[in-house]
Amino acid sequence: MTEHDTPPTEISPTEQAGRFARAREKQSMAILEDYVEMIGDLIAMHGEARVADIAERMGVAHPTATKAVARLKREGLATSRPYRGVFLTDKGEALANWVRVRHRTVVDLLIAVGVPQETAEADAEGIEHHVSRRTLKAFEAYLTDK
Amino acid sequence: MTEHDTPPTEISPTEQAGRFARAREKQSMAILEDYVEMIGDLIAMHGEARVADIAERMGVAHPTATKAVARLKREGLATSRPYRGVFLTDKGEALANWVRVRHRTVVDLLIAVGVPQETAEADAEGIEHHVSRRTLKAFEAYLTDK
DNA sequence: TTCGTAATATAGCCAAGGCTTCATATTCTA
DNA sequence: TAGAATATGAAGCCTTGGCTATATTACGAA
Ligand SMILES: [Mn+2]
Ligand SMILES: [Mn+2]
Ligand SMILES: [Mn+2]
Ligand SMILES: [Mn+2]
Repeated sequence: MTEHDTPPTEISPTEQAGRFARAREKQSMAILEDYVEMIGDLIAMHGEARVADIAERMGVAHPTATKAVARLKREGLATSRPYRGVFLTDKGEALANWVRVRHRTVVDLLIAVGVPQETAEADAEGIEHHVSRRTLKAFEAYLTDK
Repeated sequence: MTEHDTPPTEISPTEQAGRFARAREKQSMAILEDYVEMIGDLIAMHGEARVADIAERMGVAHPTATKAVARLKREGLATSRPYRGVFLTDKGEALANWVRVRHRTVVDLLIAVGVPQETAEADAEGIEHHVSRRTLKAFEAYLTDK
């Protein structure tokens, strides 16, 4: 009776704090991931990734995209020559590929459990960044022998 | 042959921009949702939600929690009397309940497709905020007649 | 009832990620 | 090849969500 109608499963403050901290952590990577994936896509599609196109497709003003690219450079994920477009470093390309695979797997999983395609595509854009390697493995396994 | 190895499905810049915009939108609600859920949980567990406990469980310094509570009040989701703890408005309570249900459904779905429980709990903390009503419905349906 | 401790509040700093506005460079076309 | 249109860059503003450090309030024990 010291037990009220307690919520979910009991969890220690420290553990719960850790979960929130990890979620914040993942979130801080989300923009990097989206930009890197986008840049890779644009290069694959048009042979180059121009800031204006990046901005348009990300739905932001171009100075915002410029800032993001600056951060990518700072983190060693991209390079850019003025008026010459943006390029991915090896590290950036590796990340882009990983992110692209994860994105697709998340969409596929959602569709597999009955989410309408368009909704799956939309929700995946946010969900993907919080899917850990372990969870991704589980998704892949499920899709394989479903 | 105008077709390179194009990424995912072709999508117009405007549509894609819309998806990113919606993801940003959802993200801006995430903190509100987590706090409201947490406050509801604390009240259920201890009869009150003190800023110190909120901060501890969210894994942030207490001024950060205070600021978040201020935003909740601004948005009509919570009230608080100085040195007296935090309370949810009807609107806040409704949101908390909705968020709690969604949280649980997301965890259950992850487990159902084979994600280890602990991983599911951790990833869900970030994923939940990007699960739309449509997707949630699909999750519920899947869990019901799986 | 006082007083030390713990909880809360307040002030002010920082980085990230949006924005607008304006300057400058490049490119394309006439 | 000049000039217009377009793309990029630079400056500076705003909000959010972190933080630390410092004041103030409330409370329980002596
Ligand atoms: Mn994304
Ligand atoms: Mn993506
Ligand atoms: Mn959450
Ligand atoms: Mn939650």
